[in-house]
Amino acid sequence: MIILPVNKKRHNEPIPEPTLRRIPKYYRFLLSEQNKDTEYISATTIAEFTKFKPIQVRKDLQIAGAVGRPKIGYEMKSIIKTLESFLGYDNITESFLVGVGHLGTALLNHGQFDEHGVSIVVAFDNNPTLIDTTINGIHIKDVKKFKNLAERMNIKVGIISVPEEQVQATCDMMVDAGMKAILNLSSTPLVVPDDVVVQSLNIGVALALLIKKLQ
Amino acid sequence: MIILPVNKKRHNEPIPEPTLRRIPKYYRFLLSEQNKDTEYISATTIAEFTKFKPIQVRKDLQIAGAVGRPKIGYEMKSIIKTLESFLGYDNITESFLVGVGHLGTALLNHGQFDEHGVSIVVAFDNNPTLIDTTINGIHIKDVKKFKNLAERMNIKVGIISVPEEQVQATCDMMVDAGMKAILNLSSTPLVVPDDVVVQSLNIGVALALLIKKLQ
DNA sequence: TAGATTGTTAATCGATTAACAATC
DNA sequence: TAGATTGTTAATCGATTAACAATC
Repeated sequence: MIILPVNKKRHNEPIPEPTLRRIPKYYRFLLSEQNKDTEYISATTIAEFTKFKPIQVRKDLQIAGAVGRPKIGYEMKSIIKTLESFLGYDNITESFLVGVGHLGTALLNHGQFDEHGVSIVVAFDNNPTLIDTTINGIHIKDVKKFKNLAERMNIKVGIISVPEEQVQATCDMMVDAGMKAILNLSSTPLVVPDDVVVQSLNIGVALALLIKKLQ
Repeated sequence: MIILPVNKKRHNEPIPEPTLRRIPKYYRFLLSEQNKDTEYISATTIAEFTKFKPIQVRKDLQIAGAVGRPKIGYEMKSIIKTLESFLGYDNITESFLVGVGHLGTALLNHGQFDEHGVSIVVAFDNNPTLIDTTINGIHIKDVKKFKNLAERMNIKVGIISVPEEQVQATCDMMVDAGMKAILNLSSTPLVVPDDVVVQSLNIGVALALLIKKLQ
């Protein structure tokens, strides 16, 4: 019988959504502490700065597979590595972006998604002025070439930053080209087959939530 | 003794976060159905398209204060109005934006936040080329004038779309100018006093979550 | 050793789901 | 009337929190 190492949980049980949303916050905080050469950090400290409760931080860290030492805390370097690998930041997935307007351009210039385990390898647009130019080292190609390239490069992740009225059509095109995960930056709700995962990021909705919290 | 109308819940009990995140999705779907002149819609139908369960939709709608009719469903017009007012989309809050780069420009051009109850009334930057120009009818002013204007116009909501390294400084400036709600579009975690609400919208994190879901 | 912190088990809390009565 | 759907009450499930033992 094979004895599994360290954290079995991670491989079997589903990870609670709330945990999944909190862990990137711990991670960000740890990165910002990293240079202050504190060798160990306690759940209490993490909790204080991220405004969660110590016990919750401990639970979450456990789910992520982090191991600490009583009285000492968690080793800085090791906990960062653990969270990185838990979040998949150490394993880069390639993606395609469609729509090089202001938002698309902002994303291409940002170029720090590598930190989050994703890289935009090619961008697409239908504007002839943009086609065959480059932003931040990323080539912009005719959207007509999307499917062909996606299949050749075996890309499964698409980012949509086109105007609202083209969003669903772009999505359909992506699905047809074999995308299995789509990031939707518009406020149009996407209709996709069941085997395609969608993540929507809607600034308007975020603003509305912010204001609701304010009241 | 005064008898309260319709939905007491809404005024007393806190609204579950998950509910708050689902309701905008129902709302979007309803808008898209609106023109198909269906006069009534059932929770089952909403559930089908938004991929939630009928019972959950009913519960959420109840929390939002919607009232339906057995066998018939919810009246289209009235349910849209109810959700609109629940989400605060019918009551516009004014906000200031700082940072007119590609992302900021995208936000100013988007200009559909009104739908979500927020309007950007003035934008700020420190780039002399941009100052005193206009995007989509919104004036861009010197960021030095932020505090003064914020106080005069009694603005409490700020949107940060500056480069990562200026994010915390911008945030501090906003807090000093009296902002009580801040939308952070960077991946830098903000440090704010307890009475300031922050909503972070991080595209990198969203991408990472998407990919985690994919696996 | 005493104090602090992790890790674990149990208790609590809240959200989701199920069951069913009320109603059109 | 029969069937469908809401609204409500109860049961279940899962996440958060508390308590405490283990450990450095």
